[in-house]
Amino acid sequence: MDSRLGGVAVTIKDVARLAGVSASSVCRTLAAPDDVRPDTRERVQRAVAELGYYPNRAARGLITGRTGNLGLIVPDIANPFFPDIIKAAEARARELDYAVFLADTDEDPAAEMGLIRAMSKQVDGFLLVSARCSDEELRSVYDDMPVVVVQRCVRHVPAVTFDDHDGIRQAVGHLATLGHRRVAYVAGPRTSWSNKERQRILRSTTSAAGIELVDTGHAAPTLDGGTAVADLVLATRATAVMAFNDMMALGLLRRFRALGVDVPGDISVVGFDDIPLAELVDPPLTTISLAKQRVGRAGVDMLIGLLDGRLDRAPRTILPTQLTVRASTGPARRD
Amino acid sequence: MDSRLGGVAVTIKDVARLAGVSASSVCRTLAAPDDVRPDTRERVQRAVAELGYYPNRAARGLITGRTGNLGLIVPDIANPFFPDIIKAAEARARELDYAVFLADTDEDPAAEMGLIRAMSKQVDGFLLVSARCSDEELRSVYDDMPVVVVQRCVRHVPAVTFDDHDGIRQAVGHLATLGHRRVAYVAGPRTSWSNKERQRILRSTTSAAGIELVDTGHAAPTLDGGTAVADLVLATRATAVMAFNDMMALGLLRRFRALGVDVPGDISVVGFDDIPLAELVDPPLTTISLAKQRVGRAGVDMLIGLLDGRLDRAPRTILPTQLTVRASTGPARRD
DNA sequence: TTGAAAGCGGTACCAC
DNA sequence: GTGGTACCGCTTTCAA
Repeated sequence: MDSRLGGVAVTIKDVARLAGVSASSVCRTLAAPDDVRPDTRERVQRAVAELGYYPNRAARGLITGRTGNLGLIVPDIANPFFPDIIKAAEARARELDYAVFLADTDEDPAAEMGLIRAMSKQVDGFLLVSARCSDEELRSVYDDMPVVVVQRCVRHVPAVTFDDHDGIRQAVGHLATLGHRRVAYVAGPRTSWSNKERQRILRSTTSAAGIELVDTGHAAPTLDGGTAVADLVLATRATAVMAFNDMMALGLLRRFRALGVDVPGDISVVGFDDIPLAELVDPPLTTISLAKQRVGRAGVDMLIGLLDGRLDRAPRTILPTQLTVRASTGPARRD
Repeated sequence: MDSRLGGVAVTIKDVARLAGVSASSVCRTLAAPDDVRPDTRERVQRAVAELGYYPNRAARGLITGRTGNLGLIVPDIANPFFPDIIKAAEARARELDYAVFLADTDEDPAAEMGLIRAMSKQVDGFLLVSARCSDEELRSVYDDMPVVVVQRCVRHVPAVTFDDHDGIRQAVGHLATLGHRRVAYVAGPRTSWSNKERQRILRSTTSAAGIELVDTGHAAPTLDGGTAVADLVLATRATAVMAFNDMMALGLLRRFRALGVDVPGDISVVGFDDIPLAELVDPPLTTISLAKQRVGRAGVDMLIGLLDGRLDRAPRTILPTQLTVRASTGPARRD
């Protein structure tokens, strides 16, 4: 009763030999237990248990074209926004008996394509979260294998996105009510679809609310990125600032604190994502919450639906967003 | 000049056909370009480029026994301690032309073994960070394939660990200097080797410093875990508390704030890991910093050394730790 | 220097 | 119901 992973490497032949049957029967017992005679099944199952046999997925994939693996690619695991999505995706995949291969691109579009290429034959499909590569590239990947993009829209490519419009509308309304008339937007990566989207929505929403939107240019969507543009934000004399994501917003808070700038007294700060830290910092961050628990699950379900041929065309799922008001926003300061 | 991933699936045969050579020659051109005649090489390389051929690593692994993939398993990617390690490991692996397959076990020892099993034939070795499984299980995995454990010691298994003793000594000295005589320890998972280790070291170090160590029992190594034991900590009437890791320490801070308990006025808090958030919260957290940038790199180097047969026996690397004093620790309150 | 053939671990198909 | 055989994509002898 050796339950180790396989003493060196147990193959289907070892099982067949021990059970006194052919490899075909072992295979069949595993795939369709009802198609073999009970006593055969039992002998095989005993042998499998005894040897600790576990089929080689890579070899199986070679012939079936299915590996039982999903590729999950994110720009930056250090951004606490992604772990929630990742964990939900992994959990859902596990339920459906898929393994998840995860990779981090470090926000680098080139690394992204490299990883996709390296993984491509070892997974059945990809879940690309906030992919930074071009539409062209994305579509070319989709030509070859099932892909679901998260937080991005590309024609003909299945996608799970957030209804950014709703959250932004709430946030802008909130700021307008507090008397803000000049709001800065700290943009994220130029290559980020959601950054463009948020910027676009923000422009129309603020102008509708009679708010002037000031642009402070792009920065890395990280703590340091936020910290780096903080001075620029102050220079705009905006009374409130919205950041592309919470990490940037936290970076702003850090720098503001260092400068003795009071939040929200001197300036209000709004983030995006509602990462777990948002409520821990001082002051707790007002931010736009996304249904991130659901996105991982929805993405995996869509991907596997695609694999199973249950879905055709390019399905779309849109998940809700909502403003969560905390202490980092307050009445506009009077100049 | 189709640079897509492979129009459906480019195999070595397609390349061979287009180049007018045999599959063997294609293979040889890729593996040892000098072993083929220049004109053959050129024809093959042109065909490879034209078709966007990329060898199927899984198929290759089947015969060579090497997949070019490394498995990286961590208990919880949502704990900001791990992303730094992961990113360093990925970067180093990429340099050495390996891909990393990452998985999160959700702190579940059973999931850990399941993942290892699912991945085992698809990777050349494992980097197991803070593995929660038993020594037995770990050794049985190591029987089958190269493994490097991080933040854990198991006889005969290669390991990269932190010199916890040094950091703890500094922390205890720091607290002693501040007049603390009664310190609580909030333990992490029962299955965590480093928790046991830290607890052990803490016991001897505090007793040597004339400090009474109070145990508050185990909790999940997360924000919520820390929050959950905060009341218990206060009940011990300790003037300082050390947590198994920063996430737990942040959980304590959160609850203390909710209760109106002043840190460090009423109680000092010390964490472990020095995650990026530690300095962002209020008050910034005093914590024991680990050389985490180095650990991912060292782990990968050791693992690949093992794979290449450059290392034998069970190598050990021990990385430094150091107390980082911030505002969450102060003089002991007088009772 | 090159190509044919065998085989890695599995699965699918087809006789029996 | 079962076993033989071919083959997935690739590498590695081994002869030519």
